[in-house]
Amino acid sequence: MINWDPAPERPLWLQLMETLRQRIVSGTYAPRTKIPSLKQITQEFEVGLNTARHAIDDLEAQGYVRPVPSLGTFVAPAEEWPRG
Amino acid sequence: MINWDPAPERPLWLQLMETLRQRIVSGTYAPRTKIPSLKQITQEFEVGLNTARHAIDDLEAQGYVRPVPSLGTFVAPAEEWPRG
DNA sequence: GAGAATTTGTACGTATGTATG
DNA sequence: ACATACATACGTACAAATTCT
Repeated sequence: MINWDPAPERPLWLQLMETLRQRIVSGTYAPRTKIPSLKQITQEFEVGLNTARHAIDDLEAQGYVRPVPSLGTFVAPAEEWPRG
Repeated sequence: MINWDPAPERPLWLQLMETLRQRIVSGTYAPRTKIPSLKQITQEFEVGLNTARHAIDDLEAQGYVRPVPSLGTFVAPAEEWPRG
């Protein structure tokens, strides 16, 4: 059955991932620096913890960030980013 | 789920992922067939839904399975598996 | 050294949406 | 009409390691 619905909204976690990724590639979050904590992300973007975590997990899988337990999540060197 | 590991308790989701992966590579779950649903997995292994999902997400990232909404999760063709 | 706060990781709970059979 | 099944989304709690007071 064809889905006749108009374009559904992209998932929250995907929108959040793209926003954070944009801040990385634009330099707002510089390589080797710490990005906001999961808690801060939930507060700034008003999303749940799992949603924020989903976005970060995806960014990690893409090679943009590297979470370090107890310390924070850091922007990976640009050499580790995709197609770079 | 029973923790089969001694001292350095590995995460439940990781143990579950390895168990399911073993069933795939051993042929218990054959390529292009459907593996048990998330709900069935939670019941057989006595884990939470998120834990089962984490294991499946990892298997998907590795290329062993492909979840299809509304239908189920299917074993990928062996050609798509790692190092093969 | 003790204790509190922070931060990621793990784990479970619950509800809703959407598509399929 | 109903059950199944994956996806999304919020909530809660505890563990381990680090940092700060």
